[in-house]
Amino acid sequence: MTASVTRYTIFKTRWGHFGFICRGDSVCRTLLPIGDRAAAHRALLTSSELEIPYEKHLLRGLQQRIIGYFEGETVDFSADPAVDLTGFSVFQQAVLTACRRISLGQIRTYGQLATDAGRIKAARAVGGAMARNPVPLIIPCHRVVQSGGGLGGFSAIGGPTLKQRMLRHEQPEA
DNA sequence: CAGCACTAATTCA
DNA sequence: TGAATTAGTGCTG
Repeated sequence: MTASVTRYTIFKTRWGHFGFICRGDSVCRTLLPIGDRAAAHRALLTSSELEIPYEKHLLRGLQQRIIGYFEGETVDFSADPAVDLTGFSVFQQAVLTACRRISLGQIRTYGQLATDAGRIKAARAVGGAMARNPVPLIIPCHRVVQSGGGLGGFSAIGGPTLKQRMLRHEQPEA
C-alpha cells in the first residue's frame, strides 16, 4: 500500500484553463476550461483542499491530450487515465463506467445509458449520476442527451452552453 | 420522504 | 401536427 499522494494542476488550453486533482495516479476530479488561472484555482479546490500541493507537470501526457482535445484533435480517454470513483454508489459507478465507453463523436441517451447499466427505467437516476460526475471530459457526460432530441442539463462549469459547444466541437457536422 | 441533467403517454390548440 | 402537461420511475440524502 503506497500512500496515495494528492496533487493538482492547472494548465492553459485553447478554451481556457483546465485543471484536475489526482490521488496517486488516479484522477479524482477535473475542471472544464474556465477563463483565467485564478478562477480555475477557485473552482477546482474547495476550502478544505487549499493545502493540496500544485504540480505543474502532473500527468503531463494527459495534459497534452487534453490540450489536444481542445485543439480539435481526436482524443480517446476511455482506457486511461485511471479514475478514482471511491465513495460513489455501485449504481453511479456502473453508469459512469458505461458513460465512459461512449466514444468521441457519439451520442447516447439517458435512457440508453440506464439500460447499459442494467436499470432500464432509471433514466432519471442516470441524470443524477451524470450530475455528480467528478471527471467531466475524461468521463464524457456531455455526450448524454435527452431522448426527444433535447440537450438535457449540464451542471459543470459552463452549463448547457458548454455542453453544446463541446458536442458541436466533436461533431464536425456540416 | 422530497427532489432530480428523464420518458412515454395524454391532452389541447 | 405539435407544443404542453401528466403520470410513472429509480436513486439519493
